[in-house]
Amino acid sequence: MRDAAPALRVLKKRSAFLAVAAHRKRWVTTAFVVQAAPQVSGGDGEPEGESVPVIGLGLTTSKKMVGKKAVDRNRARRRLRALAREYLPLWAQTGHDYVLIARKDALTLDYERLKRDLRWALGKMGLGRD
RNA sequence: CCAGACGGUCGGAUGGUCGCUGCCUGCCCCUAUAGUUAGUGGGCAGGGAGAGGAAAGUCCGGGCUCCAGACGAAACGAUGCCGGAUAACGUCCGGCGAGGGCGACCUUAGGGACAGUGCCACAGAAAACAAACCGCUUGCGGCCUUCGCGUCGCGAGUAAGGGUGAAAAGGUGCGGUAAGAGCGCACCGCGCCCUUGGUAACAGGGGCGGCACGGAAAACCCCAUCGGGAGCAAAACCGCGUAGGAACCGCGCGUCUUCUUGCAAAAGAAGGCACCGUUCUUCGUCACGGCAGCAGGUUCGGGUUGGUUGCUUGAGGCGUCUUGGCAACAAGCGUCCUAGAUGAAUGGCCAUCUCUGCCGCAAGGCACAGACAGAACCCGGCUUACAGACCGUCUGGAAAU
RNA sequence: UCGGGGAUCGUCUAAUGGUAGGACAGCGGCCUUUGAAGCCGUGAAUCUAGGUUCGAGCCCUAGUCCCCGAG
Repeated sequence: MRDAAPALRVLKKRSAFLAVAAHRKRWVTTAFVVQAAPQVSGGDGEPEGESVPVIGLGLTTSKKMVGKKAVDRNRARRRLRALAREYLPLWAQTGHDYVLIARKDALTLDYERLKRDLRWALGKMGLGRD
């Protein structure tokens, strides 16, 4: 155990989502889109006294990308949340915010496939941790 | 057994593992306190709970919250056989009328067309105070190698027949007649009156009329009943923060009487009449307020963030329960607590079991919970979507006895 | 959450309750050496399901989809 497990913090404000999107760093897989941006220290971030490194997580499931049924959007969001909670603290660099945008295939693809895609996307963006 | 009608119930289960959101208990920290203790604070551990029959569409009705001074009328909207249930309803129950089905049963916006206005295209002679195109009958006059039951013209009568149309002004039969006609009669229909049953819608019976009354109100409309507006992003509190603005429009300083002060001008008080303002689109009556630099309207500028409450115990669910009622339902008794999120939890992955579907003669194999679908203040309904399973009552048919 | 509007040939757009019309595009022909333009002809539609009516694009009810507005 090199350092303490990073804490997950949920993005709650529209401005935070827009800030991540404006950074224009993203990678697309069949089931989802990953957007990432370094956290702004001074802004609405947590105080610096935080001992544990922080990873920000935001989820987007739109009617346009996933489907018009609320059941499908809920399912896609929950699968992506489970994926992110399990593997982002292991694989992603701390001090960044990540936004996952679900696509239609997030409903049907294997969980193992989602895992590989997430790791691959993080590596391609240069934000992976061995 | 086959076909069908109606009503109801359910709509995966068990386990492992990693997580999420409230609640309860215990411990630790923080804050307050001298302390006991307290907390709307934070963390950890344990326990227990965690989407639906439609959560959906947002089509009705309420509760609740805020806004508005009261009432009435108009306007607008909704409903529309009768009775009942209900907090209320456009819902439900029971009945009536009409229509459909062999039947169980199903469907039904079903008030008013002498209060009024308008419509009924095309076709047809005529489409609503009826009407004479072809016909039918007949009077008068003319015509003739044919004097007829012929033919032509003018007039009168006629709604039986033809033809048009969705609809042609009661239907069928008999009488009647020059031919016909509710012209007369019988039955049916229609209208009015009386009467019996029924709370009523309505149904049965009797009499009279002699056809007068076409359709359509899901055309406008009339009548009756109901409805103030907005919606939990309502609303309240705490904290932070901005501003206590600017421009334009509109309105307004009244008048009379009495009293007091005063020589007077004038000032003050009370009352009346105007005027202005206050509820919802308008109007009216009443009430309240005002006699002043301020209440009103429009536009611009600024701002529109965080937390707590509202927030889940309620017109609540369940019962081979009791009583009343045909029923909807009501009353009583017993019992249970059963989601409260807010960038929004109720999940991810795996295994087993049945159920289902497909392939196969079969053993078996494959897909593997597969339908519709996710709470957002809460209830009662309606409507729409739905794989499959089960239960009950009844109808028609077949077979057996 | 609340409110408003709409759906007609492939596209745009008309139609007092009475034969669904027009333009562009398409297809065929004429003209031309060929094409364009022009001329002639031709196919093609009322969002869905019920109801009222003799008759519905129009009226009523329910549903589907789309657009707009307010907070």
